[in-house]
Amino acid sequence: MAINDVEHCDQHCRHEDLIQIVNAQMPDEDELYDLAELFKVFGDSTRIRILFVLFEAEVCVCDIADTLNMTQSAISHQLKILKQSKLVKSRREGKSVFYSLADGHVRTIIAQGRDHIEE
Amino acid sequence: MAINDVEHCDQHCRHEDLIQIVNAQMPDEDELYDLAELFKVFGDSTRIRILFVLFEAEVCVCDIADTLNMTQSAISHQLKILKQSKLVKSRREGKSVFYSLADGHVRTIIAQGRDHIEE
DNA sequence: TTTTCATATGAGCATTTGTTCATACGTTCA
DNA sequence: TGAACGTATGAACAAATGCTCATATGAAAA
Repeated sequence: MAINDVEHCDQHCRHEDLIQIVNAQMPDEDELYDLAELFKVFGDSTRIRILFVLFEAEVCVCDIADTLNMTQSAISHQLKILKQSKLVKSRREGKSVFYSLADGHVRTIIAQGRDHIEE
Repeated sequence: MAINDVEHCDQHCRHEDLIQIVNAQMPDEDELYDLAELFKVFGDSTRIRILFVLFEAEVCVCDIADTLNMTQSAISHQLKILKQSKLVKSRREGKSVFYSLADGHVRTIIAQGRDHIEE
């Protein structure tokens, strides 16, 4: 059987059109993967809490840990993920490392999310 | 030891201020949980692909499955999650069930995500 | 009523994920 | 140099997640 063989939904559907239209608009696999990875980062309440801390100030790791009442290790692991996604950036100052938001998309995305759940 | 005892970061930090400021702005636990749950839904490329299909039209389940070349069961499971998050809505027409986007937040959030990764 | 088609759903399994624990790395100060 | 502090990281384990398979539900046609 060919890949796109259609076995179901004989009546109501417009496969040929739809598949072509969708494929024309669908981002490529890499972008879809990156998109999912990005939202996965927002999909954990510890990381969201970290972002809310960084909404207020540039903060060092142990202060984030103290503020959220979590271990330094747990916070550090999550900061690494946030940094890999370019949602936060860091700056070393002596023994401490200060983290801050990387750009405005973070606030916008969180704000849109809050908008959605307030309904 | 009390919950908020501070053991680290003696020099650079402004715990008292920070903790109070952050707590004033931090959403309550329920909202943080809901926020994370919402973004978790966006954090899977199958569900994102489904949303891109629904960007184009109101579509029945088997058409989504055909378009994305996945099983009806897999799509149905994911549609349930999308519906629970109120990102999509459904309408039965005879034997078929047609799904569509629930509101504009979906497009906005996806658009912001794409903005972010294009850098 | 009995098939047939479209969709929904529970169980099972493999994979992913977040935290903890131990420890390594990097910097400052004595 | 060595000790102390702040941070990073790998391994391990429990919990969550996405797909498959089998089957149930709902609606239309025979």
